[in-house]
Amino acid sequence: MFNLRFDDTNPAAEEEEFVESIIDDVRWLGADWGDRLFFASDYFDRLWAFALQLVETGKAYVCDLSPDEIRSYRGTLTQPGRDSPYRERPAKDSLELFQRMKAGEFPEGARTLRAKIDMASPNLNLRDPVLYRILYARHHRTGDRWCVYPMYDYAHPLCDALEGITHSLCTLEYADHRPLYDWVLDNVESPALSGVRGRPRQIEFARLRASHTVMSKRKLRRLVEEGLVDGWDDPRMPTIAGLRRRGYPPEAIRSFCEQIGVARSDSVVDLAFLEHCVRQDLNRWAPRAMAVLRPLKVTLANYPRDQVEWMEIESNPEDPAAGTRRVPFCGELYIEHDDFLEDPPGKFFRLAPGREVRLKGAYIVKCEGVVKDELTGRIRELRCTFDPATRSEGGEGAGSAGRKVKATIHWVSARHCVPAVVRLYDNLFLAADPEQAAGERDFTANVNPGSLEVLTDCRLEPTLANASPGSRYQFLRQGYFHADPVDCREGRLVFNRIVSLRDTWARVQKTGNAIG
RNA sequence: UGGGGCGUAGCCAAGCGGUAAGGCAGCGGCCUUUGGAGCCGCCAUCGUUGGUUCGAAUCCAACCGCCCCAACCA
Repeated sequence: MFNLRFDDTNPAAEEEEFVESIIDDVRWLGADWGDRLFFASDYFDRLWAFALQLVETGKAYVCDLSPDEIRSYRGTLTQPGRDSPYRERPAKDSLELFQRMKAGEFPEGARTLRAKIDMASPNLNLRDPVLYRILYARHHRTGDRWCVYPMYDYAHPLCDALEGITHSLCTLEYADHRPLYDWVLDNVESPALSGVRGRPRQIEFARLRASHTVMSKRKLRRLVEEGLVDGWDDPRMPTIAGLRRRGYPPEAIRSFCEQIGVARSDSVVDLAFLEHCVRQDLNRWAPRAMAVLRPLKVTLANYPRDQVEWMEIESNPEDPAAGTRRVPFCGELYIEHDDFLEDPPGKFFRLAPGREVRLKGAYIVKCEGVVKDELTGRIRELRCTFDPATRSEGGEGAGSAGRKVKATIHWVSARHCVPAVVRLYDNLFLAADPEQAAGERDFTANVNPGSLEVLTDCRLEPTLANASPGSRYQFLRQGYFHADPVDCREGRLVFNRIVSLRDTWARVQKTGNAIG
């Protein structure tokens, strides 16, 4: 059980624009915080009262040093800091000044409330950290009610305690702040803070990082602002909104998180593992369909001119309960352009002049001729024949006519297919570590120029004609695809490739084993 | 040069004194009407060095490497 809380202690920060989408995304991921949605700003009154108490007990003081002065008084990593000249200000004076800070009597930055801890501490966070600062900014929840705002380090432990939090989990960079977290709890006295579950404890873990992408808000913002992506929910973005738009199922993301574990060592998870989790999930339930992304026309010379057969094909071989669908077949088809090679290398099993392949769920066909564009020499069409004795009759071994073909390829009926736009996504960055490989230039130089390829002439089997936005399919032999929730609608189908299928042929080609 | 953290295979990660789980990636094979899925097999002496112990990835010491900290950010 957990609470969802926004630590909106800084009104200047633009958090506001993110609150709604964070709530939406976290809920989509499957998190359930019941009705326990909180904001640090919910506690501003109580935090103020606790601060008053710290001043009264001499544990905090109002300091008149400017930001620059505070910095120079703080010392360095190796040298201790010096006490502020206002450190020994009488509690009574601090109290009055603190009230006047709240009343808006001083300009922004003129004074702060500081904890009186130890200016010589080797932990810089303990060198009299600022607890409150003056900020004349409108807060998205409290409006203009306040002009003094608590710092995160002060507010966080108190909010945790007030909520009865037992484990306050955060990332490693806060480990140095833990002594301050504990100091605040140790020095504020209140019945409201003595929860039955005991006091909260901060526990740090490494943050999640993945290869071939960037995770920091600062860097993601640059991608958005420099137009390198189309927004925070661009399907290439590692944001929840991006993964969601791309089509990653929340279950797959959760499975990924469970499997990589949580530890304290800095780590970078290979993006391939996330993809594995996505495939693993989708393979189980995503309905199969045939989609030709780069069409190559095929005519079957011996197929009755006006005949149409409706082939019954399983919706998901992984799940017989998913049933079957009926797909129209006729003498004019489209197949994938990549599934034909005029001069195939040794390990190419697909169609080639004089060769046979099986059309998934239909017949074995043989390539008898190639029609080329007279001017460009480009292949325009394939002339094939089909063998009527090889019709797939719902099942393995059926219609084989005693033959074995090396490949089965997907197809669509040219007379029945529906057009679609398909967006092929690839890693946003070419390098596993975008930052490091950038060399002289910054990480943006590593953006993969091929991270998005839009195919506008795709043909889908007609069962996909009314695919609803947000639905996911496996396009046979190609990958998993998501009907884009924003751009896809009836009459204008748009699919995002979530992840490709494992492609051993592509791997063979890459390693050069294909020749010979 | 101060403080905090971390170092187990290319990448994650178990292990907590009794002789290195699991996953991803990779490689080899089987199977297959998705070159998908599935199945089988291969793939580490635990940063280094020394010590304690019958026995150490696990305990101790020193060293090496990497990450974080000097916002009135979170």
